[in-house]
Parts: sequence; structure tokens; C-alpha cells
Amino acid sequence: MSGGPTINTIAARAGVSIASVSRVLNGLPTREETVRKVLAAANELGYVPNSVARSLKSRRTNQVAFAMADIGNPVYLAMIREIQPVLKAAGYRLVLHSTDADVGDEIDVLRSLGERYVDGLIMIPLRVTAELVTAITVARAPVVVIGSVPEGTAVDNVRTDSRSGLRLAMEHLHALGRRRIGFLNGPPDTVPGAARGAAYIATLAALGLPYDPRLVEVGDFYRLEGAQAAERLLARLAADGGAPGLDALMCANDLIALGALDVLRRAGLRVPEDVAVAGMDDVDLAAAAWPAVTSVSLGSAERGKAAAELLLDRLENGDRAPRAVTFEPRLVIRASTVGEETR
Amino acid sequence: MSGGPTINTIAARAGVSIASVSRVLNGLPTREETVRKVLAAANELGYVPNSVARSLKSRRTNQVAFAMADIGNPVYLAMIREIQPVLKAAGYRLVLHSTDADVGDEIDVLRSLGERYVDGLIMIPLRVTAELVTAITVARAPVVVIGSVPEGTAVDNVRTDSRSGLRLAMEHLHALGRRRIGFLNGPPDTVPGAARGAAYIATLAALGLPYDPRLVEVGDFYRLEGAQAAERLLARLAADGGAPGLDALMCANDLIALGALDVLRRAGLRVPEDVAVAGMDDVDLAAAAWPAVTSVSLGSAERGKAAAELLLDRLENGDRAPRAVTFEPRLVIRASTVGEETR
DNA sequence: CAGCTATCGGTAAACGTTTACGGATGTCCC
DNA sequence: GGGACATCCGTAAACGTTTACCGATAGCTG
Repeated sequence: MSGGPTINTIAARAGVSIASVSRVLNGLPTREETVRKVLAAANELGYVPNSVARSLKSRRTNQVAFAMADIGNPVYLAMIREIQPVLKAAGYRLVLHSTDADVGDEIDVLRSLGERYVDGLIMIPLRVTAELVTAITVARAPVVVIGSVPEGTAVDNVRTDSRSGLRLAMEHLHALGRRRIGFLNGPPDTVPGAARGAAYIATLAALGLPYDPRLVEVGDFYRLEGAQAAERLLARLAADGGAPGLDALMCANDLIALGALDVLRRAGLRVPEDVAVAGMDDVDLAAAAWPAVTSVSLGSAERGKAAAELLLDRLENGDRAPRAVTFEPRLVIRASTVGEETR
Repeated sequence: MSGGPTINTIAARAGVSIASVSRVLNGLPTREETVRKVLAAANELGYVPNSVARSLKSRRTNQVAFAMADIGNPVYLAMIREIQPVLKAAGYRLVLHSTDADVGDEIDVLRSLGERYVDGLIMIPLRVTAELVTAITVARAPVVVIGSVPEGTAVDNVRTDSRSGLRLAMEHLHALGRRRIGFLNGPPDTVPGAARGAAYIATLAALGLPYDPRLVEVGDFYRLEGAQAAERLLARLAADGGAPGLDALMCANDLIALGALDVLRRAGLRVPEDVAVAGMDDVDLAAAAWPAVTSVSLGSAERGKAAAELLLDRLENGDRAPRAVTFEPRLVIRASTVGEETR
């Protein structure tokens, strides 16, 4: 009752040794009659090999872990949707970890690789501390990092240049004649937050626009926090001068943009007539919103796929040099900046 | 180089037997000095217990699988978001399976439970065939099914009554004065497709409205297919009479509703003035769309959480009778039926 | 001081596989 | 008929744990 049939059960029923059973089940050359007996016994018993025992012996689990901050984020979701089939096709199962963007949790996941319950890990760290980098380099299984990692870290890496991505969007807004471009950022102590914050300032300079800190608000990379940041921004501008003093809003990701959209609408501002809005990541929601949100695609799906392939390659070929794959950002123009004219 | 330290390595370094190492690491009563030596050796070596070996011995993997049609579906996503933390808190890892709504794939997952790589499974079958039910009942690990399952199937089960849910929405449309209510369904050979199709017809009768098959189109539960179904419906109505002949559109889920919204807009029809639209599932996207879509919440998040708790309970208490948990549908009224008046 | 008990920790078996090694059997040839 | 060789398969060890079962040592008691 407790356990199902094992190769011992089969061996007994077929009247052969467990070695023969194993050989037959693994397709190693065996006499015709033995094969027949073993397969018959296996079928009658409904035998299914125990993957734990197999893993113990073979030192491979056929499992791969994916660690990200939060599955609710459509960016990670888009990645999983690509990663899963690639792994499945290669015979790997997917183990999911949500880290809540907590560095401690991420380091725990890296350490847990020592338990050998997976053959490799794909991770998206949001905050890259020295400790995290160390944990990555001493990890007991191959790791692929999606996102930026300090120059010279010996790890497979899939990245994109969110700086130039943000610049694409800002140039678009500028070309539309917008000159007072606000910015809603996520936490500046995260890698994307820092990069996008720096890119905003750099791009303003490149466009010859002044940097006005009153046009910048920081929240988190979610819709609700984006809405709150937008409210704070509008409140401050109203207190400052009365006039909106804002003709465009660059958002560090699409969720923030969606939150901002709600707030602008509630404040009676028209998008894009009064304020043009642009986001980043090009998630489904951005296209589904009304007005549809202009966004910078950072190739989430492609990055996920590339990461999976990089890991599979590494699993077959453990000692090749670390490789980095880079994706170019692409601007997707929608109604939130140009209005309905495109329809 | 190959493997990390094992209890053998520790035993050698600490000068004790592997049994003592194991006892210390598991907190069993041991002499003070032995504890000290073992812990020191373990620390110096950076020992991490091998979970595969542990699982082989203990017959538990501390992993749970979740199988659904497609992670891209926001309903399943909402469930995962609840399931994951519950499992994590109880010390379980989450293994993800996408089945593409393929019964064969689902049965494969059930069979694979014999491999004992997980302690239990939460699944959402879309098509419940006799073979699937058999596979569920003979599964080698505890299973929790989210969704309907034939009366009397001995399995833990979390369900909701999508029939009465659809009825809620239809009554709402009727109360708004809509009388020509179209219906966009998903595949009728799926459990939800069948239930919702039947509920549409039953509710029409209950409301005293005639059933007009020309108002019904069938597609799939996705946005694109929903849009295509809406197009076919509009085209047929146009060919039939010229007038829209439609003042409301009930959609079997929110993704279909979103697709329909696009098509209606493109056809120059105003929502809800010309055609009121309602969906089901109450996914994030429904609230984010413009106009926001009135939807029937089937408690996705709650169902996910309940399923995880049911499974954990079963894992501790293997022989209690199967239990069924039911959630009541709830109507969430938004602009797509009542317009902006609520804002 | 003998004997009993309690405490501690070592030996070995077990979990379910895979696989190196060698023994048994059969075939072929001289 | 006996030796060389190939073929087939059984025995046993190994993967890294946990744990039942002792044996040894020490501490008490009478």
C-alpha cells in the first residue's frame, strides 16, 4: 500500500534480477525473452520509475528553477510563458520561486541550490548587492541572470539597455513637442530604478531640456504605487503654481503608467491632449488599456526564451565561458502619446 | 569537484560517525561536544543537505505541482499568486505544469505522479473525460481539483457555480432594460464552456426572453478568439437585417469581453450606450480596460488559496474523506454596462 | 566491587535506482 | 572433445540520507 511497484517488484514477478529490469527499461541490449517478461511485468504492475531514486544516482533532477520578484508582474509572466515550453521540450520541470524582491530571499534561493533539487536556476534580481553577486558566483548549480550584473561577473546573462529604451520614449515625447516631461520612477535602489532614473536625467540633458526635480516622483513598480506617485506629483504642481505645468509623463514601467492614467483621468486631464503618457516593458495591459499606452518593449518574452536556452546549453556544456545576450529596446507607439490618429 | 560536502565529509572531519552527524543536524539529543565538532565541521565545509537523498529516504519531496491550461490566463495567474505563498510558508516548493488544455497532457501529469517528484497536485482540468476521472482516482499522490468534477468522484475539490454567476450578469443586463442579449462562448466541450452555454439558455428562459441562436457565437476563451467571434456575430446580424439587433453582449469570460470591446468600438458601436458588455472571472484586465468591464467574480484568488490549504491538510491527514469547498459568484458592476455614472 | 541502568554513538540497513564486474552458458573451431 | 570467445544476466556497490539496533562507557546502587 505504501509505495508503488519498484524494480524489485518487477524483478520478482518476471523472475529476473533488478539489473535486468533496469537494463530493459533503459533500452540496453538484452535477450528478447527477458525484455518480453520484464515489459509484461512492468505493464501489469503499472510501474513508473521513481525519479527521486534516479536523481540520487544520476545526480540530475531534470528540474530548473525560476526566481523572480512576483509572478503578478506581467513582465515576468511573459518570460515564464516562454521559458516553460523550452524547458518542457528539453525534459525539464519548472520550479517557481517568488522572492518579493527581497535580496535575502534571493540569496536563500541561491544557497538552496546546494540542496540539489534543481539542475540550474534562472533569476531576475532587482537589487544586486555584493553579497548577491558572491552568492551567484559560488552557487552550486549553473545560474543565468536576467538583468544587469556588475561588469566581469562570471555568469550567463541576458540583458537589455533600459537606458537607451527610456531615451527612445523621451525622444518620441520631445518630437511631439512636449517640453515639460515628468517622471514617475520605481525604487531607485533597484537596478532598473537606478538605470531609469539616471537615463531620465541624461536624456533631458541630451534633449536640451532643464532638469526640474519637482517633476519627478518615486514610488514602486506597481499600478497602485504608480497612481499614488502621480497624485503626489499633481498635488505638488498644483500647490506650486496652479497650472498643470506638465505636458508629458514618462513612467518607469507600464504598471506605473496605468496607475498614472487613472489619476490623470480623475484629475480631468486628457491623455494625450493635455498630458502624453509613456511607459516601459510593453506588457499586455499597456495595449489593452484605454487609451492604449505607448511603451518601450524590452523584449520580455525574447529574454525569457534566451535565458532558458542559455541555461540548457550550459547544462549540456558545463565549462564553456559565460555568455551575455543583449536585446535592443524598441518603441511601440500607441494612443497615449499620439491619440487616436493611428486607428 | 563533482559533489559538495556530504555527511561523510563532515563525519571524517569531525571524527565522528555519519549517524552522529545526521543526529546533530536534525537536532536529536547528542552530547554537547559532539554537537560542537559536527557544527564546526559543517560550517567550515559549507554543508547543505542533499534534498534528493533526503527525499528518497523520507518519501517526501516537499514539492507540490500545479497544473493548468496556460499561465497566460489571468485567472490561473491569480490562483498561483495565492497558492505560492501558502505552499512556501508550509515549506513546499511549487512545480508548474502548462497543459495547453490538452486532456492527454493532463493525464500525463497525473500519471507522472508515480514518479514521486511531488507530494501532491493541484489541477484545473478544462475537459473532464472519463479517462481523466479515472486517472485522478488512481493517482499515486493526493490531488485537489479546481473546477467541477462528476458527482461522487472521490477527490478534494474547489468549485464555484458559474451557472448562477452567469445568471447574475444576465439579470443585471435585463434589469438595465436590455432584451437582445448576445452570447460569446468558449469551446462547448470544456466544462466551463458547457456550463455557461447551458446557463445562458436557462437564464433567457427564466427571464422570459426568447432564445435566438443567431445571437450566439462560439470561439475560445482568449481575447483574439473573442474578437473573432464578435466579428462573426456582428457580420451575421448585419447580413440578416442591417440593424445591430443587439443591445447587450454576455461573454463567457473577460478575455472574450475585451476582444469584443475592441470589435464593437471598431464597428462604431458605443459601450454601453449601444451595446452593454459583461464578462466573467473578474480579472485585473477587466478593471483596467476602458470602459472597465462589468464582470462576475468567481473568486479566483480565494479558490487558489482554498485549494492549497485543502492539499496541505490532505498531506498531513491522508485518510480523511474528500472535501468540497464552494465559492459563490459575485457581480462586479463597471462602466461597460452602466457607463460612467458610477464614477 | 559487582551489577544494573542510562547515555552516547557507531554499524549497518534501507530508500529505489544505475552500472561495473565477473560468472555461467552456449557456439564455434580445430 | 576441449579451449577461445561472445552473450547474457546476476551480484553487489554506489548515490546521500535516516534510523533501528546494539555495544561500550560511565554513573549509581546495594
